Order: sequence, then C-alpha cells, then structure tokens
Amino acid sequence: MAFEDNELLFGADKTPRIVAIELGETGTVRVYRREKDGSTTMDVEPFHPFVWTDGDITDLGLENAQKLAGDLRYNWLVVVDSWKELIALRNGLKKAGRNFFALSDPVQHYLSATGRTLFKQLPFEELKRIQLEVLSPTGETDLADASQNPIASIALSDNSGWEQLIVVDPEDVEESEHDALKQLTVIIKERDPDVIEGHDLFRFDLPYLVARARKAKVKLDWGRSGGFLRSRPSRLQIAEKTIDYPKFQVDGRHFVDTFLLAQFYDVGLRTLSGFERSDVAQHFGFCDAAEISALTGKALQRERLAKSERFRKRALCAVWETRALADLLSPSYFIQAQIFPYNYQDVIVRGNATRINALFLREYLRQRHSLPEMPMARTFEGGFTAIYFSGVARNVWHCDVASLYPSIMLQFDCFPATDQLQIFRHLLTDLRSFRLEAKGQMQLADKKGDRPRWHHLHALQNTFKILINSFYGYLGFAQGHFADFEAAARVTQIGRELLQKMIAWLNERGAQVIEVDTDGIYFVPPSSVAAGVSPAKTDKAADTAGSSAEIEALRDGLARELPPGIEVEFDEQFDAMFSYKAKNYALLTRSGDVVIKGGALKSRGLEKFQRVFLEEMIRLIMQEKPEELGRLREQFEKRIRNREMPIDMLMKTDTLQDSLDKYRAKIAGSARNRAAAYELALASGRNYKPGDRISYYIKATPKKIAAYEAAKLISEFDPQNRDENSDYYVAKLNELVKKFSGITAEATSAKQESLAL
DNA sequence: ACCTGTGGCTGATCAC
DNA sequence: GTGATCAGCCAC
Repeated sequence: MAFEDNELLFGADKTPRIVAIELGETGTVRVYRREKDGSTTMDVEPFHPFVWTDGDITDLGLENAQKLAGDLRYNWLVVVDSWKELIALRNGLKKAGRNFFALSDPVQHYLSATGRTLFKQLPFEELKRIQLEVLSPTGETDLADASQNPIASIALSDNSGWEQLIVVDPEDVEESEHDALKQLTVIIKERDPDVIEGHDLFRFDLPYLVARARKAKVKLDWGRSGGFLRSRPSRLQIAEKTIDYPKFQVDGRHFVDTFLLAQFYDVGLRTLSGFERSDVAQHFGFCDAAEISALTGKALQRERLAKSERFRKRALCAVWETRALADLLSPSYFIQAQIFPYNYQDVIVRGNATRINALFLREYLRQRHSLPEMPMARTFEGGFTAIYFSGVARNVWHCDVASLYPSIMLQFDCFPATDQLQIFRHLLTDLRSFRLEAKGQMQLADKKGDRPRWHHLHALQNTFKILINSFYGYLGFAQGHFADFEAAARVTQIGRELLQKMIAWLNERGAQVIEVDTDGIYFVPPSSVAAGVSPAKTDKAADTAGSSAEIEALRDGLARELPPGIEVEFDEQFDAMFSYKAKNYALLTRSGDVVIKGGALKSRGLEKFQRVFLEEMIRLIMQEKPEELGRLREQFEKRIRNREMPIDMLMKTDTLQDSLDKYRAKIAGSARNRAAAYELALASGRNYKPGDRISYYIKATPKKIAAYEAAKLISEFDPQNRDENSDYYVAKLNELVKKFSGITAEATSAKQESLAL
C-alpha cells in the first residue's frame, strides 16, 4: 500500500496534481491542476464552508444544521453555501451569544471538507516556481530607506532555467519604472507560476513593489484569475524568536520566502551566521561570485549606469541563490502540503501542533463527529535532568531510549481523553510504521542508484519523523482541541521513572553515571570502574573500546528491566567527556573530534574568542595536555593586548526580540534593563525590526561605564585606528579561565598522578 | 493574529 | 557585594 492511501494522513480525496485553490464567484472555488503536458487547467467547484456550534441551535432556525455524533461540546455542524454566508452566520452566532468554532481560512475549509490536498502525485519538479528579487539603486535592504527610491532592477528566474533582468533606466526613471512594473505583471501572467519565491520577499521585495506600484499607478493583479496582491500584518514564532512581517497573499499562487525557510532550517542546527542572502549563500556555498553578490551602494549604482555585466551578474546571482535555497529547503514543505489541509505557503508558517490539529479537525469533520472544547491549559513537569559528576571522565558510553515519548504514549496509552475516534493512536502508529518503511525503501533506492527516489523518500521519512516528535508537544498545546495536559504529564512522569530505573540499574552494576537528560545517559561502564579507575583518572588498560559482548550484556540486562516497547540503544562510546553542568558538556570521539553541547560552552551569547578559547581549552584537557593551558591563555591575552585579534572574534551579535518602540516602552516602565544592542539600534536611527541582528564591540573609554554605553556598532570599527577595550576583553578571558579552574586543576593533578604511577 | 512542550545556564542590569 | 530578574540561547 502506498503511503498516500492513508486517509487519516493524506485526506480521503485523491484528486491528483492540484496546484492551487482560490475563492471563486459566490459559492464556488476555482481548483487549478497541472496536466501531464505541463499546462494548467481550472475547474469551478462548489464551496460549502461550515461552523461547529454547541448545544441546541434549532431555535435560530438555521437550515443545514446537522447533529454530530458523540457527546462532545461542539455537536452541531452548520453548512452554508458561500464565504459571505459564513461570515454572516458567524456574526449572527456571535450576536446571539452562542458558543461556536469556525476555521478562518477559506482554503482550509475547502480542503478539510473535501479531503483534498495540494500536489498529490505531482513531482516537485513539475511545480512552476519563479524567483524574484527587486534591487534598490544602492542595494539598500531596509524597506523604509529603499522605498523612497525608484527600483533599480527586477531579477527573475524560474525552475526551468529561464531568467530575465528588468533594468530601470536611470536616465528616465519615472517612465522606465512604470514600464518595469507593468512588464513584471505581464511576465507573471504569461509564465503563470504556482509559486513565487524570494529572499525576504515578505519584508522587502513585495512591500517595495507595492509602494512603488502605488506611486507609479500600476496594478499588481497577479492573481491567477486577476486578483490583487493583498497583505496584512502577521506574526511568526520561530523557536524563541517572534518575527513580525506583512503576510502577502494572492489568489491562486503561493509566496515562499527563503528568509523564513532559512530561519526554520537554523532552528535545529544553529549553524547559520546570519539570515541575509549573503550569509545563507555562503553557508551553503551557492554563489562563487560572493564579491559580486555583496556589491552594494555607490559601486552598484556606478555599475548600473555603466550598464555593465557586473551589475547584471549581481542582480541575477540573487535569484540563482534564492532558487538553490528553495530547491534545498522547500521539498519537505511540498510533501507536507500533500498531507495537511493548508495552502502551500501556509504549511510553511504553521507550527507542528497546529498542523496536527488540522488533521484531527479534518477527520472529525469527515466522520461528522462532535468536537471537544479546548482544555484548560496548565503547566506540567518535563524530562528528568541530572549531573552526578563534573570533571573529566575517560571511556564514556552513551545509551538512550529510542524515541522515548512516542514509545511511552503508545505503550502506556497516553492519548487525549477527548479523542473518541482514537485518531491520535492511529496516526502515531501509522506514522511510525511508515517511517520504518520509508527508510527501508530508501535503502532499496540507494542500491538501485535511484537518486530522485531516494531524495523523495528521505524528505518523506524526515517529514514523518518531525510529525512523530510533535505528537507529544500536541498533548501540551494550549490551542489544540484535543490537547490533554494530564496525558502530557503522564508521559513525562513515566519517562522520568524509566530513566531513574536505568540509572539505578547501571549504578548497581558498578557503572558510574555522569550525566542524564530526558532520554539519554552518559556513563563510565562497569569494566573501567571495576578496574579501579575513577572517572577522572586514566588507565590505558581500561581505556579501550567496550567489547561487543560487554555492550550486549548491558543492553540485555537493561532490556529485562524495562517494559516491552521501550528499547535502549547503546549508540556511542567516547574517549573522554568534559562534564561541566547539566546540559553542558563536551565529548572527545574515538576519531579525535570534539563535540560541544550547551549554552555555557558554546552559546552565541559568548564572543567568538571565548568560544574558540573554550574549545581549545576543553580539547587540551580531554587530550590530557593540561600543561599547555597556560600557554594558550597567554597567547590569547597577547593577541588581545597587541590588538591582533580580528574584531569579529571580539564582537557580539544579539538578535532584537522586541521592536524598538516596545523596548522604549519597557524601559520607560522599568520592565526591563537597558541592553547594548537596543541602545545601538536606537542611536543609529535606522528602522530595525524584531529578528534583526546587531553586531557590536566594547570600545575603550576613559572611565568604567556600563557595557551598553561603551558599545559601538561593528560597522563603525576602523581597523586603521582600533579602539576596542583590551582590558575589558582580557578581563573576560580571565573570568573564563577562573570559571573552569576547578576542572583544570583536577585534570592537571590526575595527569601527574598517572605519570607518577 | 499568532502560537508544540519543559529544564537549565549565563551575562547584564538593578534594587537592596 | 548579593540576590533577583530578565533576556537570550541551548538540550532534549
């Protein structure tokens, strides 16, 4: 059976190759489909939006109200014949003081009611994607500044390899810009893309185009059936960051912003240095013409006036990068659009738990089953974390419970109490077996050398993985109709008990447990400990890889302690572990690599010189070379004092969380302290937005003053006349050394002891 | 209008 | 100085 046959996941309607849905004439939607020959056809289909309501609503005299199965709170469904009627009905119910619930997005209504989804049986390559970048005369990327000026050029490309550059003539700006905007709209209508991609499309290119089009009195009717570009303020939560942006929409097409894709990509990896096009392109190694890509300001203007090839390259390089980035980061969302009843562009911005909720709603609707009221949110305890030993340990093993929370939920029936249709259990079970199957099929594809198939399966299994891991989060999701905080609390409690049982068992066997976090344990195995070696000491005889027999004995012993369905994996062994504090440690792998975990050891909140110093220091300690530590410190101090340290090693980069207005308000109400990044942003007079990053360093001042007063933007640093506060940075270095002096001393004495032996 | 969860560490600032 | 608080970031 193909994955796509699973109706809980992919919806009950198999209509293939839908590329877009848009609201049509009253009571209809237009459904656009991609034919095999690449053409696009459109069908007009009936549209019946709906509202869930509670209790008896017969007194309101509503037609098409039907009683739903089950006894949950929202047990009536009222179906109407158009979007207008839905809005009227919602207003009516609100006025009558009735309790109801309605989806706010017409596309979600249509997809949920029909069981259809986008892109079924459509290869990603057959989606028509156009890339766009609007360039201001100076390469300015701040909207407020840029939109004062006429557009310099519009670069376009698509996934078939076509590209075009529209250049506004600097000699005749007014007419030329007008023509450029018209030409852009003509191109979009002719090439008829499903998707319009751009880097910072929402915050820069689209609002810039709209602002200029308004001035030039050009219509941006980019909709598939002629609708206009619309926007409204929206907000997006990405990890701990909240990004405000104007959300643009146009009927029948999808906007994809690779800036947002990069943000999501970085949540798990945190490897990007920044999110501007140049940072991202550099990270992925896209454009060799980095210096062309960075061409801005007056130089850029000059190149344009000269109608040079360099200008052309600079402009087109941008869209190539966007395309490459979207090629890389969007397939996973493409697959998700086949699953969830959302528009492609919305699948990207919706959170995992929200998407899972949409699956519940679609299935409960299909079965005409009543919906529960949202539960009252409450907090609950999370995973078990502990550190039993800090210092340097040798021959360290790691074991963890394979997908702890999903296993617990299935094994101990931790499901939403209100889920009368048992969707949660079924979805989770199916997703797990699908993922296994997809991984199996990946191996087959690999053997056959079928790369496209392999890539598709990889994206598919990864999507399944993310979904599986989101189910536990859904239990504690305050906006989930089927959230269940008691169930969530049960899951974590069972998890904590399992881990504690494992720890006790390992200790009883003579192992030395070092650090535990939620589902995994680092420990020194009994053989090393039994050989009379304390974790901090070295013994070459014991310092060997654990034998497979030893691992098996441990695994089998632990397995007997644990309930069925809970499987322990002994996945890795390390030459050494630098254990500092809970969730903060470093590992020396068998192949000599150093892996660092935890904010105290590698946070972006630390200046780069601190991170580099820490890594070097930890490496020396783990490699049993503590005698080299003093030299390392002196080397760093010398470089700072002699002003040889590159400024990017000393600078700090902070992300603005609040808007500048909000910051000002908080300071005025003493709701927060002043911070360097915000003070610099305010002083610059530039229009900084939440999510923007500010890089700064501390300059030398006659008197000791607060850091936020002594901070200076990195862009104002003059390498010919360096003014960084060397004392400040040396003091930071010394604090760092002091902080770890305990562990360092221990490592030194351990080495001397082992030498004495 | 938007939103998966809890646990933990650190630096900067401020009130005491 | 010391502790409390906040913001930011990280682990899982």
